[in-house]
Amino acid sequence: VPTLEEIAKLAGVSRSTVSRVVNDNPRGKDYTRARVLDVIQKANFQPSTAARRLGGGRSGIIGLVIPVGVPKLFSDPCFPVLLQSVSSACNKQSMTVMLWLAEPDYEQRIINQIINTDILDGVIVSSMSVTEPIVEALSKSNLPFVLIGRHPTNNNINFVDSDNQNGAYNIVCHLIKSGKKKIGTITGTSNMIASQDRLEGYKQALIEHDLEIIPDLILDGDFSEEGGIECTKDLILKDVDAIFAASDFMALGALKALKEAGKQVPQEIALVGIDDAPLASTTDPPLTTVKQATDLLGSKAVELLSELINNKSTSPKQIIIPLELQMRKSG
Amino acid sequence: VPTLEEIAKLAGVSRSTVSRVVNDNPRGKDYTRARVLDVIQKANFQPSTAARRLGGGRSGIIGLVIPVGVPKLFSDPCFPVLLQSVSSACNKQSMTVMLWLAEPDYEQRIINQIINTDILDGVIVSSMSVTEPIVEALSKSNLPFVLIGRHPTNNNINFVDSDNQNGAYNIVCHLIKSGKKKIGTITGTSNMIASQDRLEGYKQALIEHDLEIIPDLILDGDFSEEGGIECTKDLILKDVDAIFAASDFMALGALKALKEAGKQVPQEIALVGIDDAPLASTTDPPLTTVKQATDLLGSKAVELLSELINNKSTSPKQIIIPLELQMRKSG
DNA sequence: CTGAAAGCGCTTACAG
DNA sequence: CTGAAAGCGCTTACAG
Repeated sequence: VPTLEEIAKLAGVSRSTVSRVVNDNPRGKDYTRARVLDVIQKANFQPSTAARRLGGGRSGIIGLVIPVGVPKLFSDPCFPVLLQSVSSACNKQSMTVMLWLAEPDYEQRIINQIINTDILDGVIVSSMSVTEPIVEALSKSNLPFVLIGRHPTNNNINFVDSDNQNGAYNIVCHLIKSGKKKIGTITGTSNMIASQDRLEGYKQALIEHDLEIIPDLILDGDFSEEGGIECTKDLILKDVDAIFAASDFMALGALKALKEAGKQVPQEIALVGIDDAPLASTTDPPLTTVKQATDLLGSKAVELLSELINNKSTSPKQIIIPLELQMRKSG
Repeated sequence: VPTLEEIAKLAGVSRSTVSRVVNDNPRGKDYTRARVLDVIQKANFQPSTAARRLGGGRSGIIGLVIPVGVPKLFSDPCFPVLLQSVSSACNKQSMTVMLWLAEPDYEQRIINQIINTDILDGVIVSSMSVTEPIVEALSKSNLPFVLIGRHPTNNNINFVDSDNQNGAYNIVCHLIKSGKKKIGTITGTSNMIASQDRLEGYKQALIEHDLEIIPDLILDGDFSEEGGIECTKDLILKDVDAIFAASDFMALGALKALKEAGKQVPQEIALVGIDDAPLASTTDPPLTTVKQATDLLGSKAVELLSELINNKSTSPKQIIIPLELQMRKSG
């Protein structure tokens, strides 16, 4: 592997000049530049990222941290979309993504490594629960980072998030407008902010339409299909006429339970979800839901992080992406 | 973020001493060591990985490269198990895994980055197709690496692999012993070595039992469920009495097609798979298959890589993990 | 426009 | 057992 110094010798210029060429620094005669580029190509020179970072430059690598175990990573349908969009967006800017796998037990060590590795230009953290140690650590460091999912308390943090509350609000309003009066909800994992926001939207819709909020109709489904099934069994007993599941995955479970109980959807009990996961269009009946633009979440996060890295942005930026109603047959 | 130099000053020793303490170098008085450790802890010192690597030391980070698009990564049931086992094995040795996401278009740039980043102690590459550019690049570098999945031509490469050929051979023998005479096979993606090995095992079993190899009964299912369905429809028309699907996922498709055609499994047409994926035990009838120890594949790979990094191993090591027959009801 | 030089934060022989 | 010093491969002011 040739070094920059060797390239300099081969091209008959100084290291500084080679460095400038490599980094597209505008200073430099075109003639010299062309010659150096030629040598670089012939020698198949690749600058050492480690040395580059130590010297004060960019690595072109950003870290993606999804503080969630492997099983969950693979079972949640959002992550593939997110990974793909982050990855594509990075590639367009000639940046590379590294995904950090974190087992809960070792989290602190991994956090230290992410921050101190000194190799990352920036970090994107996804899948926030309310208290996420890595966020605190990142805040104290001076590594640029953006969150996917808003932070509940710290307003100085850059993030992109879906407008979960408004999405939930809109779809519950839709249920109310179609004549439903006793609407239950199956909530997501309770320590996740998205869950809390979606529940908030549900409550807001009820309140604005003078419907009572009945705690017994608010059940925790933990974002799992099984949770959807169990909560729905319970809600059927409580005689609801509609169910808002805080994810399509839970709605899928709900649908199974409704079918097993012989309930007509949406006539007897309407069912709506949130996310617009691929499965939503293939259920029977197809699921009315609210579309979350997960791909936008990823690409916006990269865009924002890139601005931070290049110092284009100073004051914290917070990007909220609206959700869109997807009318189908289930509610 | 304090540097090693600052720690040295605080502890009243030289940088060398701090470095030795940090790296568990046995040289050093216990008293001095304890004092330095104390300072390190109080200052929350974390050595810079980039500097560490540049200086000639270890980063404690290994790269995991799965040269496959995100959609496939998430659809193939093997990968979660693999990721989990690699991740756990690394954590046990205080190493961290970085997963490199590679979109096909940008592969060369990413390959360069993996190798030249100079931050990785070693690399594990999984999911090999016959020609994998990263393997060639890695061979030319002096970065330690191990393959998960054997390499078809280069014998100087360290790898761990399942004994795919033997596994396929055994399960096809089982089919033959139970009286089946016209056995079709649905093969995996043709440019993958595992596919080729499994096909080879199928052929070997037929040959050794004086059964004819009929090219018409060898169909490419591309490791997809859909492929399993289509190939099975075809094989039914060709009147086979047994099917060996080269993955459980394809076997699942095959089972669907068999059911739709009203075939009794295994009486009319027996069906066997390979992998022993979770789904294998829940189909109706449960799938007879051959168990692939994916978790072992991951942990052995880490173990081997760790040896390479620590120079314990010189001559190339190739670890073959046997597959075990899982008798169930489908064949 | 280009080069000499200092510096990034470590590790590791080499002396003592 | 410990320290002074060189070196890893870059970047970036600073001169010219």
